[in-house]
Amino acid sequence: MPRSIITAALPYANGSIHLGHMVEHVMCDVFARARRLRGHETIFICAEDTHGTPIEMSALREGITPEALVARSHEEHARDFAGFNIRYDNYYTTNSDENRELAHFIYTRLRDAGHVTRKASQQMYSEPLGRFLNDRLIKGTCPRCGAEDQYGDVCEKCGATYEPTELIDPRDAITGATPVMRETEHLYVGLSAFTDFLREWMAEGVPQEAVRNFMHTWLEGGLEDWCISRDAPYFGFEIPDAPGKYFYVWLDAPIGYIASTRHWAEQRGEDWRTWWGEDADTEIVHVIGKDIVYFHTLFWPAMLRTAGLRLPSRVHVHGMLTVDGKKMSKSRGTFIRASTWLRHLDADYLRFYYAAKLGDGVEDIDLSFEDFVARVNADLINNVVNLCSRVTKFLASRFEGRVAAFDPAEVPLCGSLAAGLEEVREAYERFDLRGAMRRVAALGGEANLFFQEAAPWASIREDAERAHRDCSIALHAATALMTALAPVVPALAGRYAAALGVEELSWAMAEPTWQPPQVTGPETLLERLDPKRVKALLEDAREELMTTEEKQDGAVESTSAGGEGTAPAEAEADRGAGLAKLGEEIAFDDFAKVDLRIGVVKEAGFVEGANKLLQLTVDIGHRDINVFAGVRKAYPEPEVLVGRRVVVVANLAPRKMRFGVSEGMLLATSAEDGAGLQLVHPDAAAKAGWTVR
RNA sequence: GGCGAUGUAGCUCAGCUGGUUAGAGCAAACGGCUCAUAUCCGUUAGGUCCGGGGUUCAAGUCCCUGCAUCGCCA
Repeated sequence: MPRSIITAALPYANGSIHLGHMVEHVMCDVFARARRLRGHETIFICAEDTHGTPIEMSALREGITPEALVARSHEEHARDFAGFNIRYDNYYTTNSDENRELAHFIYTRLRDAGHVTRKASQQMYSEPLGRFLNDRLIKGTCPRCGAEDQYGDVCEKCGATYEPTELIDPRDAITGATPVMRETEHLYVGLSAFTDFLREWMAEGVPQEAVRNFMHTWLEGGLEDWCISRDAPYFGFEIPDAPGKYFYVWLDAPIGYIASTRHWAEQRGEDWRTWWGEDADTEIVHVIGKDIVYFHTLFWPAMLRTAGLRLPSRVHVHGMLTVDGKKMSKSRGTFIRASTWLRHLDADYLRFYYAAKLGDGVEDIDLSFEDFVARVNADLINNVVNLCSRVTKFLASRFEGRVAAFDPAEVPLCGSLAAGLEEVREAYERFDLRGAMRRVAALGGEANLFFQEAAPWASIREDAERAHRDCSIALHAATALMTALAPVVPALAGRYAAALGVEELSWAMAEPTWQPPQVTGPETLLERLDPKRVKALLEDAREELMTTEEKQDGAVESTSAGGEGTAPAEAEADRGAGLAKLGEEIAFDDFAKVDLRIGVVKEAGFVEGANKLLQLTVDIGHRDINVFAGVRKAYPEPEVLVGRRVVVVANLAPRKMRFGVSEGMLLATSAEDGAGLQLVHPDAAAKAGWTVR
């Protein structure tokens, strides 16, 4: 088998990693680990997807540069993935020199081959913003049903799709000004020239059958030109021969796969072309969600082909994640960040559950928490982990941790294992993780049955040798099973390996002839799941949603395969419920005494010995002040506050606290019971020191 | 609105090119073991295969149609 590259879709730098992303990254990680376990050279490549209007808008809202936003997000995402034991060979960024150069290179090839044309068109332009508006930056009244405040492409009320020019009373979504029409020129790639090529490529069986159906209808319908440019201002790469035009984020995002590989290769002194060159002996496997099939099966192969680069060998498409049968939703409280999960539960629980649910098809998978607890406890803990535990402990306590040799040919179980494990390896190769887990569970059943019937705890009294032999067979079974599971639950497998006195499991150890150096009765390998912990996770997730103000406005250009749902408007609760009572009336003069200012957070950190406070250094224009604020619960990672604008009571008498002097107070808000605590957050343009009235 | 996918026991899923009384695990009820993380083993019960039409000697499996859920519409 040639060496291979596996990629996961690049997460968009605008928003946190959530359980939807994890489906794909777990899948890739399992695949990569399974291949490495077999000794195939495999690199797992990913990167942060950093360009486009939503990033720019978020940065603007926070008052930081897009570069800073992207860098912060990159770090956060990398940390979340690491927490789930996703082992990339490189997690890079599309905002890199390598990517710019490669984007230029591929674009130039497309252009020189005559695939790029220029066309002028009329587009909506906002004068106050000084920019053209994409569909999500335009709001207006739906031309069909008359619903107000709808985006420029689709009405959320009646589902109508239209052009932004059809909106009644269009306004730009930021300033509310009425846009004007202005002419602009854009660059297009003529995709129809690739129709035959794509038909061939598809016929080679690159994507799954269901995906070929998608493609088939697109190809039959005729391919339109693809617009690859956007007008400045745009956070991205400027097009070399078109000043003021930038590459559309979807052009440079997939190129990030190559850029990341290149960065990795060059660090080890390798030439990236030995991986991505046309004649490279590599297998390139892309794993994506079904929402972005379009970009990976039409544009991407066309780009690679024209650039003379290696075409994907496989594009594997998976379904979207639902939680308790519904799209993940913030308002339902089922939107769960990766970081929130890790505060409560081991990564291996989720990795196993996903593996148990993921087949090789494109169906959606559902995370149902009741099922989750049942599955993990039954198929992982009771069936396999408990077997590992009972066998190692028995060997350690009765036979000094030594195993006896036996003849596998005399043991039917050994035959089942050998055949079964081969099926498991093949299932991994097909991305049929569910099939692999099913097979492991069945083998676990056989192994338990063997151990139960052999009953060494009874036979040891009259025939110690036989008991020893049976335990040794059972240990072989346990080891084989855990090795089969190792790609899915690497941390657990590592703990089991330690109980055998080895560093890491390998397929060689799953052979019946292999003998571990020293078996010890391990501590608990993995605890049974207590539903209470799941409940705590869900409560935390719900709470967290209320305390963060992560906006998804304008999140239109996203490579993220996560499938984050759009939250429907929350039903209005009884007016006033959960709110604190209104205060006593005061005179205007009382109010005027309070000098409220815009502050910009320069530093933020924990206060040693205080579990509610954060220490902040805030620039209030005239000077920097030190503030202790009781908002730690809402901001468990205080560094996210750096660069944010806040509202400060600037003329409050300094107050001495146990931890130092607090020179002001920050305005914050919450429900009466303290739920939803968050700092009041002025919008983009406000500068440090401005007064608030 | 158009295109595609999915819909099988309470839950999660197998059922290949149509062919005997539709399978597995979990959950439930009962029995056994005690090495093990209240684990393991055995027995029993449980289904108008989303609804409606059709093709066929024969359909969960093919065709048409309706419903529900999900994704895409550059």
